[in-house]
Amino acid sequence: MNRARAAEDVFRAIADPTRRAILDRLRAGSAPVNDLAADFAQSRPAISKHLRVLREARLVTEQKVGRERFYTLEPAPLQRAAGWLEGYRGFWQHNLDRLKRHLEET
Amino acid sequence: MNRARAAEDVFRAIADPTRRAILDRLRAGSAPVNDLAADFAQSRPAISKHLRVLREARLVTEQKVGRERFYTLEPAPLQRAAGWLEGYRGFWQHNLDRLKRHLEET
DNA sequence: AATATACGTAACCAATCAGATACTAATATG
DNA sequence: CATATTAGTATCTGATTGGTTACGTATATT
Repeated sequence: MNRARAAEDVFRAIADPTRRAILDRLRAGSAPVNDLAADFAQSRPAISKHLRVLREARLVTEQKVGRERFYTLEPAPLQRAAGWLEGYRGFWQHNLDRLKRHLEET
Repeated sequence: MNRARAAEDVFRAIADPTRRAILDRLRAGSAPVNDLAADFAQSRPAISKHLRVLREARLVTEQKVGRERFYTLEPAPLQRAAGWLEGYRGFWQHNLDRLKRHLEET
């Protein structure tokens, strides 16, 4: 995977727990960087960097309002990840069924 | 996230495209390491390392048969990731609906 | 105009990652 | 029993990550 592709890879973006927490936070509504940073034990620049990764993966957008920058959740790219996982749904369903049947037989 | 937790983090495991490809490959059925490695441009030890990460995330299991080791897909942990994504489904659905309505109005 | 605030970026650092090659242990085969 | 095959591990390397502090720039406030 080349650098450009890697940067916008949604799987890479959601691999980090802090970034997932930021996305979760944004489900409650858009927020400026300081508000977001306040929710975490990390420095503001650290959050800024996470936001850049999310931005590059197109999972958030930025709106400048005065001197603040509001970040908004843009969950569409998550569909790619969900789509990939979808291919496994039947599989784990099957495994669970198998387990259930096994338990009922004993 | 501490080291132990990180090791078994399914999000981390599926962040790497090679590891996702290995999982995809295993959907066709269990396979010994050499067979898996043959599908990739990387060295066998590299694949071995990926398999270890997948094993630690409990996404695959290993069965020793003679001098081979068969790896089997164990997709249950993917449910954790799917569950997290599920929380966003309504969200992107909503966004798509909004787009559709917008297009129909023009 | 001077100061305070919001936020991105640069520079740096330690830890982790993903790959390679070299080696070892276990098992199968001639 | 000697040799070949399978696969994990050790070690090394360069790149990437996730964090920090210091700084610059744009906007708001006094």
